[in-house]
Amino acid sequence: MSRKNIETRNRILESTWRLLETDPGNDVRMSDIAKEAGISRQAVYLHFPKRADLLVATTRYLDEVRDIDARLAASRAAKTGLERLDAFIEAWGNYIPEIYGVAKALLAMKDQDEEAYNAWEGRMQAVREGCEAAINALDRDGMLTNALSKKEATDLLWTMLSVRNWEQFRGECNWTQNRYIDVTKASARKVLVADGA
Amino acid sequence: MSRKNIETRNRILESTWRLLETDPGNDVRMSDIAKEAGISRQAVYLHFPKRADLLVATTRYLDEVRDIDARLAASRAAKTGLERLDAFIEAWGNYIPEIYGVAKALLAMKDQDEEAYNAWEGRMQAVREGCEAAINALDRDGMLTNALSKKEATDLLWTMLSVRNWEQFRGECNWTQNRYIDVTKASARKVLVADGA
DNA sequence: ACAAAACTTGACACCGTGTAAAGTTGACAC
DNA sequence: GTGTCAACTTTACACGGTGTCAAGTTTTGT
Repeated sequence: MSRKNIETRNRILESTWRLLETDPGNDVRMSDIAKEAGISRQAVYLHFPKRADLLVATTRYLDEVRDIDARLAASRAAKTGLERLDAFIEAWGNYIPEIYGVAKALLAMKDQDEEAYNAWEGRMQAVREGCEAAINALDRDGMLTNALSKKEATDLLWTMLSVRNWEQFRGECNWTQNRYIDVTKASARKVLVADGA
Repeated sequence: MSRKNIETRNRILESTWRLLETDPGNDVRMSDIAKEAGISRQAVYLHFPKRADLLVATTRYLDEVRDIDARLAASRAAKTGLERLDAFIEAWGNYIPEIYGVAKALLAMKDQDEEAYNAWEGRMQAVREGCEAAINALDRDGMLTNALSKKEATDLLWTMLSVRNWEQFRGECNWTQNRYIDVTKASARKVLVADGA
């Protein structure tokens, strides 16, 4: 029966997720997770040698369950560059709240742990590629502003769509999720699309 | 003399600053700071009971030395709303790199320490007020877009000018400081200023 | 020369991560 | 039913960093 009982492993991942969702941040200890999963702290270490491993695995687990790949890929189906830009912002922007708890924990670790750093960087790189694709589509339509290089435009969109910005709008500024999406879409257009288009 | 020798206190603050500047982040320990200042670790605790206190004090010290108040105030002298927007972005945007090391350390603590949280929040509130003033100036000139409420416009500018965004542009994206300022100015105008203006 | 303030020294409690080792439990093998 | 193997438990401990404590030493003001 597949070593290291996969059921237990999943229970750990689910527990981690649940705890991080209700208390995003860094206050979730290994022992809390063990308790939540109904096993001993050491059993957690049996499956995930380091805290960073667990966070990384939880992220991947979440991505799988929520099928982020499919959702981002869907945005590529849009015909025009503008549609594609909107679709991408909507897909990613609506995904952020679903992963925020885990993302925040990973984000907090990335300065201390090499593996966490790489995992986060990898995720962000994937988002960047989505941004790049949207920018390319805009450019193909002749809609990209000439005030920015394609790389700069990608960087800009990528930064606009950062988890931190979402956090600030939703948290500090008390925006609704819908407003966040709408304003981000509008801002992206204003910043990235050529004037006379 | 003045209790708790002010010279020592300043040496601690300077050392903290120096260390955080060369190694922004959370890897600067109380013992490192003591060593850098040439005193015992306990002497540091004599002046600053908690690590958070020290970081907060360092921030204030830096603000004082660099005279951020004067620099932000200067941006209020601008006549038109547009000039004011530019001046504010320039003042704050060029201040960020000077405080980045300390800011990052404070930012990392704010989720764990109440005092650090308040200190950071206070600073950010000051920046927000600057944003608000710029938005008000724009509005007075009839230049503010009608797609956003004044609060939303303030939130948006505030978020654009976040330390995290600066970090991303300068760090991950390898933009120059000048490019960061220029693009931010241009983006702010596109997003905040009414179309036909 | 005395006293108080500033600083040093060394020890220790606390917390969370991670490691180590011996013991328990249950499934399956034959 | 006995043996075995993997998963899990229990207990204990090392480590690193923060923060505390108390006793001792140096510096400074008067």
